[in-house]
Amino acid sequence: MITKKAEYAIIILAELASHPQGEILTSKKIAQNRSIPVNLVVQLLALLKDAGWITGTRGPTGGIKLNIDPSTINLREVIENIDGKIGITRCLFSDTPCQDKTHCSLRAIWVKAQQKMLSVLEDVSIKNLSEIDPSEINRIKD
Amino acid sequence: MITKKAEYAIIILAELASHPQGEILTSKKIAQNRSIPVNLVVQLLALLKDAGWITGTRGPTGGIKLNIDPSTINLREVIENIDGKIGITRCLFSDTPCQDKTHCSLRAIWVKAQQKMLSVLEDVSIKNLSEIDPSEINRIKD
DNA sequence: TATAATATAACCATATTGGTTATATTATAA
DNA sequence: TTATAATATAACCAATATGGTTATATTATA
Repeated sequence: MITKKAEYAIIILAELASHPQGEILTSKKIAQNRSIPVNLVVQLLALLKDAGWITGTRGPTGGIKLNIDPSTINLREVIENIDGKIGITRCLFSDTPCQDKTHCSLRAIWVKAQQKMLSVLEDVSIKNLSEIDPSEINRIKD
Repeated sequence: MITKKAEYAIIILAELASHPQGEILTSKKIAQNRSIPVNLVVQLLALLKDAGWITGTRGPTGGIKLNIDPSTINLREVIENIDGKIGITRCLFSDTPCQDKTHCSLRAIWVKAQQKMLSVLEDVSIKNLSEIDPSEINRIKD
């Protein structure tokens, strides 16, 4: 399952992207605006920083700033950055080849189902998300 | 995540479907043929029975027999029978409405991504699976 | 009547998840 | 120069889910 932490990370990036480019936000403010536990925000920001997506400056007047164009980050990337490799089934994490025919066919179906899912997530960027309006949701590629 | 138990259940049904119609198999035999712990097979058979998909007869010469046409059971049904409701995100399990705009848009994306995934699983029946050859996997609807 | 089978329920170790706590480091403003 | 407000890092923890085991009852045939 895609974890809540991954979801939070997406929301955090969307929050940053929803402000004028280069604007600095404190973790506390992000947490307040999006109702996420501050400690979790801090924890997640560390990972987003490692990915090179944000920059933090310390001290008073410090804060977090988006480091790259939010239209170049898609949801799949963010999820994988937080949760690691995505797999809808345990089978998709193992490298050992399948034993029997049916089982092996099943794996191919898992792969296909997962690809369909990931394709949707890849088609949505953080910028998309920060702009999208719930009433417009049908515009998402079908 | 789709659990290993759900995967096992699918494999068990495919094993039953791969034998001549109405043929009886023992749980032990199923477990042996598919390398699944016997106790797990027994546990899962109970759920498949509740779903009405199989019938068990007790005593020596007893065993398990497919109760319905395997072309009418799809993978999504089996998974939901074992794991319960499917959700790629915690968000999709909650009924409470979203608080903020971005978060709510996100939910719509989860829904869409999951629908794509489920659509693949719905398009594969137990019969399909028991017949399919790994080398033919590309025939799966694209 | 022994036995081979299904049926049912309780249990358990391990891993994951969502979140907390604690502490260190930095840089500004007074 | 020093208090303070911010990021940075790491360890920890309770609750739940997962994959599997154990134990016991029930049934029907040989």
